[in-house]
Amino acid sequence: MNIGEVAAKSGLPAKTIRYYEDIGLIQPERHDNGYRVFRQTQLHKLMFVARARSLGFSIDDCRILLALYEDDSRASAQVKALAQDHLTQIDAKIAGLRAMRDTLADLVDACHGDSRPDCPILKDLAAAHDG
Amino acid sequence: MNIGEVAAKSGLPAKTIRYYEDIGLIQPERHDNGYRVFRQTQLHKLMFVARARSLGFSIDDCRILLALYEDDSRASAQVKALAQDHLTQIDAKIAGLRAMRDTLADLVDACHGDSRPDCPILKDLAAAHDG
DNA sequence: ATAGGCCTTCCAGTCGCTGGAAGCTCAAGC
DNA sequence: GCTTGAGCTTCCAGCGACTGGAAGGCCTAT
Repeated sequence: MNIGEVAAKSGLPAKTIRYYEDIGLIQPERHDNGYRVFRQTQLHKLMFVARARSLGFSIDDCRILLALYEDDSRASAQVKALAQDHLTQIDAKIAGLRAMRDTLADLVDACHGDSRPDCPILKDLAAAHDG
Repeated sequence: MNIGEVAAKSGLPAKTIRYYEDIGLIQPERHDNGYRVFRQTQLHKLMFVARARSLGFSIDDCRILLALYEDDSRASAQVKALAQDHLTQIDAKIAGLRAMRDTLADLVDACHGDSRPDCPILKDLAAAHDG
């Protein structure tokens, strides 16, 4: 398979696949003409990474997950610990965003949104905030 | 005020304040010795930006918000529209993260996390996923 | 022979900082 | 007056994960 076909099958842009090769996530072979050759296992890896990325895992996490996936003697506890850690980080991010969201929603609600300059949103931004 | 004092008062790292000058967010004057001089208005601007950033507004949004803040003839509708737009984006981000979180939580729950290699998390990553 | 679509590499840019190096200035202590 | 150390300056590089674009080679069909 050439990169275009793998891109179509994995849903990843060709650019991203080349980038993944650059950083050593995958190692496709080469045709005599310089074109990358992808075998089924490479495509499989790419799809694995694509899925992991869609769950928010970092590239470095993906590296580890791939290694664990290919290690028959892994302990599922290793995988779970990584995933649990990631889950905790996502939860923290959600909590942060929710706090933002709530404050912002209050401000938006309080703002008349008319032609007058008076605006609670700007007032909040201009007021001193501790922490 | 020198940059250190302003950093302490605004809670922003000195590096960040210099960066904000670089990109034209603020324009402090200079002492004869080259040191930046910050007046009260500059500090006020920095605190405004810090607050806006803490609510997730981009630097470009901050630029617009600052301009609106300084424009006595603004319409609050302009501010509200910007904030509403931002709020929508935050909501989208939260929704995305929640979807991730839920999938991930299910997988973590399903994984025994023991010394055996069998792992539903890796199984999910390795399976074909549409969309 | 030519057109176009695919592939290649390389460089630069995104966003919002952050770290570090090299060097100047200033205030305090001896 | 000299030293020390903190604080200031500039500039360059790097983070993460791509993404865009230019310049050029290759392949297939007409």
